[in-house]
Amino acid sequence: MASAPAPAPADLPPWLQGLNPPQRDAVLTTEGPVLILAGAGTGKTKALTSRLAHIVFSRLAWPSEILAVTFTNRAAREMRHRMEVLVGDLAEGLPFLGTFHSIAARMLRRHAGLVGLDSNFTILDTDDQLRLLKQVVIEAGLDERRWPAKQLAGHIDRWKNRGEIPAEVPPGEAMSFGEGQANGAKLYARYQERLRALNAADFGDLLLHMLTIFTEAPDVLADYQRRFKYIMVDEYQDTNVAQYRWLTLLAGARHNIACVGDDDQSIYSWRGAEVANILRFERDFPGAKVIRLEQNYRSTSHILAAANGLIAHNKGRLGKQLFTAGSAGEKIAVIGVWDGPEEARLIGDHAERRAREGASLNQMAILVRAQFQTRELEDRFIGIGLPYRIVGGFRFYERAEVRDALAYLRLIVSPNDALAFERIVNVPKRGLGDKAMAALHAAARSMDRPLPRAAEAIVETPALSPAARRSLKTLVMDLDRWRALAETTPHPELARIVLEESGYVAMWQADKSAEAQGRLDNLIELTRAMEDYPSLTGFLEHVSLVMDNDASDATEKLTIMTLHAAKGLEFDHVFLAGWEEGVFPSQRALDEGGAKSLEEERRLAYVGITRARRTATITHAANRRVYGQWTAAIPSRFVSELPLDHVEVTSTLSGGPSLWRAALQGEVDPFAHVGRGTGRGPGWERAAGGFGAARNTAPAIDVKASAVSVGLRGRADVKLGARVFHSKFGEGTVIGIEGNKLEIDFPAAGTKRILDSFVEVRP
DNA sequence: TGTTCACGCCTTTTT
DNA sequence: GGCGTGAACA
Repeated sequence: MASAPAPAPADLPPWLQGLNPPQRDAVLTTEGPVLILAGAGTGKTKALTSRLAHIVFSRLAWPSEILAVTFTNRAAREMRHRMEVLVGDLAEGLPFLGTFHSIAARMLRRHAGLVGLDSNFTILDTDDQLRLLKQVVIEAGLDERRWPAKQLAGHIDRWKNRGEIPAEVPPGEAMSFGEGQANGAKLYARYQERLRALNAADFGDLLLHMLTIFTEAPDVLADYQRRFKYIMVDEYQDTNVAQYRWLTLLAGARHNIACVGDDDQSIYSWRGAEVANILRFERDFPGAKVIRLEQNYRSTSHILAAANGLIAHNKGRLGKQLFTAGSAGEKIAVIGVWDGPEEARLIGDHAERRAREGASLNQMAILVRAQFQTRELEDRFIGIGLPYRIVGGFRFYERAEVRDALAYLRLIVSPNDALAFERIVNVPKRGLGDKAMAALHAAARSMDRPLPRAAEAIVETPALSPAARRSLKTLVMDLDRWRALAETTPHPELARIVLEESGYVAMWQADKSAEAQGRLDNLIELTRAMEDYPSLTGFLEHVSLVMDNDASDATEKLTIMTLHAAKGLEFDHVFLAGWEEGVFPSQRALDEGGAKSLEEERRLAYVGITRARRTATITHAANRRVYGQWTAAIPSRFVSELPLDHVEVTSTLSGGPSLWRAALQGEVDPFAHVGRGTGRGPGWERAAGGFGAARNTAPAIDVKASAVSVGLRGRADVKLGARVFHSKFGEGTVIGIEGNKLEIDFPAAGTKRILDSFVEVRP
């Protein structure tokens, strides 16, 4: 195919127009395994979509015979949209274009019986998962303060990401949570049993169960292998082990798999992603064709060169050298400011200036490392009336009122949904508190019925107080009535009726707090969103898997989002805020992950810079408030790793701390300094809770190794027996150390406490 | 059963 | 600095 003479551009179908030779190669190579190594801004999504269009249009396969997987719903949506533009109705459906999770969920519904679930199983979100795990931890007789459910959730997540069922958990890891027989693996097994009993699956299960099914029911696997003539994967560097196994099993003997990825943009290892998957592609699929896309069409050459120079500090890369034929543009601006509010002010000013010069706010973005950074920006933009949108963060479908409403609806669709029932049984207050719930749980156990079913039965017995019985009976009857109503009423209308009749709306109307009105608005928005779906079941399925609702509106807005959320996007003007040691790279990455996670942070920086088409502005503040404490900061090491030729460094500081300025200019090594904070007089060194960087004093930077985390900036060396001071308990002695936590005896206060902050240590 | 208050935790990143 | 949780109290 590649050897065919290239037709004149006018004869080319739309999906082959405007492609450079490697891109065209990627589109036209339709047989055998293909790995497309594509750098940032090289048009990899374009190449992949064009390939899809080519296959469909050339009738190499029907749309239903193509599996096209993305990580985010946004990417799937985009690809579908582009397909519609390219091949119109031919792209209709593409039933297997979606995220890993959504496709796995659809498959699992079909074969749920093979893993002991009904096809209408509920998909738990993080919140449900956590509540269930908490129950499991408590039932196992563990102290949930010492063994937080959240931590167990983390372990289980990791195991599921690796495709490990409880029996496959490595013994060493099993013991890293819990004690004796109540260890991590045992609790994991118990949790899986509970899920099955509840007819529920969590996110990780969607893939894990499919792996189990593929292994135990080879005919099911063979069926899918026959069906999928082509498999395409976007962002392959982000696949975790479970996803990788799922893909390789499906690719089966055909090996007709095309993966697009960029090892330099691998930023999800914390979610179980293994860059190794992309590195071993050629071994997994012998004869694989590797196509490199290296021409960047997005950014100016200054921006690209700066990004290239930064990422070159990483070792263990597949190595690409991106180039552009574009103009030089402006150098990357690096601006140092005094503190967080000033940073927000500066970015706001710059954005407004660009807007006055004719740039669209829609084409500007502020990219931050962590959500907490958005707050100061928001404060400022509200103040000056600059329209902005925050992507991510508190998600619509995770808001309490939305989840409550959804629980009511779930209960109508699935009368056995115990978790939904528990959530709303006393919301609004119905006088069904702990005592009533304990009785209900006991009844459910003895009757061996799901909680909501037990509730139906218990209202006829004397197990509850008369008041509670009446109240519960009303709820049970209401639910029955709503279920009947669901047969005849359009679902958005049904939702409105349910929220009204249950007293839920009234509850918020009676609430005088500031956010009550917002919550009511959210409920209205929820019922409105339901109109976009054909049925209640369809809507609920959508909600559990598609957690983003990009409310698109017409007004131009500046976007604020995390670097992670920005992957795959591009903007004319990008502001990269908070480039300070401890913020970016994050303290956690520095403390825990060693060189490996520092490299991931650097890739994140690379992703950030390469989002920019025309200008990139990096800012860093000398002082930042963390947990309400002022903390001194030095510029991120990534700043100094940018090649000087492509960077313009300025500082708005005039009388700032001399060490900080010197560090910024590279005259001193800030890490060589051990700081003194605003401790409690002579002899006391501030060891935790931040250094309280008072103006006109040198910032305190203590990077000595060891036990106690000191705010966001460093650590202090604490040993057993160390004398400490606590603002409330007075003087004390360290009698135990575990990780970042100190056990401290405060004789004066007559108490022992486990603390990890707000302690001062005498060196 | 509901309300208040104090403590401690939080700030990575997401399907 | 803000929020959720859990213990103590009404």
